[in-house]
Amino acid sequence: MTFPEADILLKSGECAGQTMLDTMEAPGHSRQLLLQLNNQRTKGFLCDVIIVVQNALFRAHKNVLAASSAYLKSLVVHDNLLNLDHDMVSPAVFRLVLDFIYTGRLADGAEAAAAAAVAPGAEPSLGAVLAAASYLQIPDLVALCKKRLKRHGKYCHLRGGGSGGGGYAPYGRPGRGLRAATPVIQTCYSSPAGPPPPPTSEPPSGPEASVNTHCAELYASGPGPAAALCAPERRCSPLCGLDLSKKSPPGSAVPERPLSERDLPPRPDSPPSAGPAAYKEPPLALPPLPPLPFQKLEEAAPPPDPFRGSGGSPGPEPPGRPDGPSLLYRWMKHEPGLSSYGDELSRERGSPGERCEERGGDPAVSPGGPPLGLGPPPRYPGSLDGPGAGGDGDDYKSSSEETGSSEDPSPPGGHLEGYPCPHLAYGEPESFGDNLYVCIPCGKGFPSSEQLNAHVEAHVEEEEALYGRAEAAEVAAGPPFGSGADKVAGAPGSLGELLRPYRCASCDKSYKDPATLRQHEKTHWLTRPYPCTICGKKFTQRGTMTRHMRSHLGLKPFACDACGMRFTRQYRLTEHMRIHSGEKPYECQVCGGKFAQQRNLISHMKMHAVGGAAGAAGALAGLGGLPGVPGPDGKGKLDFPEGVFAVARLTAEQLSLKQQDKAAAAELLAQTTHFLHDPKVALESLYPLAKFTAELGLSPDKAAEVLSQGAHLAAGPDGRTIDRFSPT
DNA sequence: CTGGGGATGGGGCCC
DNA sequence: TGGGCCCCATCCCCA
Repeated sequence: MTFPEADILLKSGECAGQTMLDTMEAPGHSRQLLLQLNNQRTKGFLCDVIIVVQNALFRAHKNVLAASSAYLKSLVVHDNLLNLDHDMVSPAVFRLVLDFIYTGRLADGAEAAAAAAVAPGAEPSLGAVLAAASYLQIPDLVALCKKRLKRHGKYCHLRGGGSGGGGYAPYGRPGRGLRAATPVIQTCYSSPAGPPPPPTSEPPSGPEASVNTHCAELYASGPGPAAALCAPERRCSPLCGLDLSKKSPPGSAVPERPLSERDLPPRPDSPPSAGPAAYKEPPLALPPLPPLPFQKLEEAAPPPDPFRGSGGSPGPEPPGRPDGPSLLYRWMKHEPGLSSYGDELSRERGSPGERCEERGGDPAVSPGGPPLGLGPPPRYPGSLDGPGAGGDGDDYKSSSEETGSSEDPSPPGGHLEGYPCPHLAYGEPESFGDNLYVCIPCGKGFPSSEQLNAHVEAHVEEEEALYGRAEAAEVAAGPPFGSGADKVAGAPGSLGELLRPYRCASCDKSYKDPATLRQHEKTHWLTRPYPCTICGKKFTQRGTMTRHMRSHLGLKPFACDACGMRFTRQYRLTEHMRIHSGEKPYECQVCGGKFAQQRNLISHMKMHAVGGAAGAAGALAGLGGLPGVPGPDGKGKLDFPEGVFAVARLTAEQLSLKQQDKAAAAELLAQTTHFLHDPKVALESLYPLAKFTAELGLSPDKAAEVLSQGAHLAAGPDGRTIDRFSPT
């Protein structure tokens, strides 16, 4: 063996038992093979597994990992996406580990730090590497680390290993090392202009705290502004070729083979300190989440979160407001009958201390601010949670919903592991400062219940203006009979109630089963329990979050057989296939235009709606009072819901039927409005619908209102209900 | 340049 | 937990 590296390789790999090379074996074969594998890794070629370590992504080959680490071997068998416990191995440390796996070398600290694009002094300690190697069950790396530590007199017999290597001094001796080859979607400091975070003495959390992810840098694979945010010396590496950009060209960001659905949502059900033995599935949503300053935030930084600095103490128990409107503070209650937030978080994310620890990453967001666990409670100058931070507008229910992380405020002095999270059970509207009384519909906070009540009154007035005083008063009175189609279910003893007995106390929607109700109730929470570990975006449903993660990872499991285009969702593929089949099942009842996608028909219908009432009148002239027939020119314009309204008026005028059973009519209306999602069906349903409303004895205007609201109900979330328009 | 259609991505929400 | 569907936004192409 002429290559010292090869010697290490042979000692470190599973080929250690093959050191006796016979004359028939090429002496450099092992080394060349490993070099090729490493080269492929740097290019992302044939990489079939993604390893997520906190907020860094690594690509690698399953075979190589399995051949190097018993622990990784156990993981790659089942998953294409591994999520390593960030408490056990930080991104910087894993970079070194991965480099070792692929090269047999352990880079020296300083160079490794540079390679890892972390600040000098923040490089992972050899102890941390040792701990990670123990955790990952890489005996050769463990031995190598111990050897080096002994050489430097710093090895003191790690007992119970895997403690994060806190007992070791940082190993920062400069020297010959390896070129950083680890392909990783490199994380960098959040502040492009600010200095890197100060070095920390808390391995392995130090490197983690220092690699505060910048969402833009996650996409730093090109010369765009996002990449520009990465200072060159940071070496935000696009090496892996993983294009996480929003729009990845077909194939560019797709793994070599499609990843199955199950690859994405590992259950965060294992404690962070669990070693490999206890390790089940890596938590996807567990790592500390530094509030990630999106690029958009830097373009227009939102005002600081006024609530973050409110001390973060558990504070007084939030007012329960039992006398207030039911929609208020539901998110703060610890209702035994429901899945409390704290309980849910405990189930889904681990212990309360873990939750606090998760938020412990928050301070790092402050540019140049103190590292994890140091300094005052963080404010969020550039928090993605800040008002207006959501670049997509509807990404967040409201500013308060995102800023007011009722269950995840910062404990005073930062978040230390084990610090009790006092807000898990009750939450705290931290983003509202002293305005603890929050109106859920609009997200505004008020300092007193009186002011909140006054504000709610304003909502009532709005309701009155929209729907009439009686209805508004009914709405203001709250349950049991609220709004929407679900109100049908609210009628005591009605069919709807039997079908959908589980009612939301906040909005009166009702559901068939309690699980769906709980799921729905999350939409009323001011915070979202499922954050994306890559960008920090939060979601109300885990499935939405995992689906979102797919976009980050470029996972598109659904491929079109015709053109090879891939999609993240089955539904998209189904939609797409109509392009090839030429099927256009969606037809405009106004102009006869056909569309392959329903959404494009809806968009098209909006174009018709531009004509407004005049268009509706024209359409009605052509319709002759019957739905589904285009105007004389075939291009008549009919808008929704104005057109529905007008049609209903005509039909109601033409009908003079006696009143029918209220419940039966309500059921019919509910069924009909249920199908109004499709404008075509809506139109076809109008005639019988109006007929029956007239049978109820409604005035033409009232019948028209019913139908209009019915159509509106089907199209939007704020529809009224049948009972409200029932004969009085 | 503008408007409309085709097509896609992403999030919300219910089943 | 994932599927399905809805909505919105966006990009691209073309007349």
